Amino acid sequence: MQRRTVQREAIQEVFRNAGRPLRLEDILELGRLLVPSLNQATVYRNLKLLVEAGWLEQVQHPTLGTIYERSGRGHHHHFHCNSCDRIYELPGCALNPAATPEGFVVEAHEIFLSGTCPACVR
Amino acid sequence: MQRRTVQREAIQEVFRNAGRPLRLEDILELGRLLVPSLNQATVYRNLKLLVEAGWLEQVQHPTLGTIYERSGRGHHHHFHCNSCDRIYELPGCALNPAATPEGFVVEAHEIFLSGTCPACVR
DNA sequence: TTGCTATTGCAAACGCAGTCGCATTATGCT
DNA sequence: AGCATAATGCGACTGCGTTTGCAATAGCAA
Repeated sequence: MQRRTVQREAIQEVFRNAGRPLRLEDILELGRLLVPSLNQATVYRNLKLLVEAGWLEQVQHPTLGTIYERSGRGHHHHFHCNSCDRIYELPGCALNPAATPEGFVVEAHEIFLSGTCPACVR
Repeated sequence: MQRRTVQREAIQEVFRNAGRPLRLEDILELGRLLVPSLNQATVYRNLKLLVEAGWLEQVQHPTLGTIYERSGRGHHHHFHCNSCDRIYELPGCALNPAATPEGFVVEAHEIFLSGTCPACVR
């Protein structure tokens, strides 16, 4: 039987508060504000559980590695701010289907943007 | 002084013949058809040289890891065929700038497509 | 409250991409 | 042809993200 633990609750709370995709290090840092003893292995174990439960999704970022985000958020892409290093979820799709190649059957796509976020621009 | 070696020539020939981005394992496999003794460390060393010389460029693919391609090919994106596992270069850009987010300053972008390539569809 | 056991924290171990040390090979200048 | 040394092949090694074994801790049903 699966038990409720303060560690897993803290990890979920971190995602609810952040409202953006997170890397392991982000989760660990923010989670430790809630549960100071929080351990890396525990985070990995719970991320796995939450992904299996469908509560989180894993995304492979080309330069940032594995990132985690809440599932069920609809089609979107990702923006990485080079200044504050945060990852944002950009709702909607910036793919131009007309510019898609002739003869290739596109089954999936990922778009990764980077630059400066509104908070850092201002 | 830098010397010409059959190994480096073979690696360059592999790229000229392939006409598409390659992973380390591809380069090693195709290169060994030309120079059977070709070693992984040698390939890494020469890839580094060729990148520094501006003859090759490194791209980080979210799921395939590091891929190498000839430089100076203009703006383009990448397609990965799930069937034959090859990577293709798609000339042009499929990013819709109109759909780009409000308030974010986009400095760079990468688009990765996957599906079935023309050779595998037919 | 007790007892069972899922979960934790910790450290050791893992797999993998990429690098390095070194003896050997081979390029190219003289 | 001879020589200096750049480059290779090999295996050992690194670094990093992730996983695992295990003793200690803590949920939760009875």
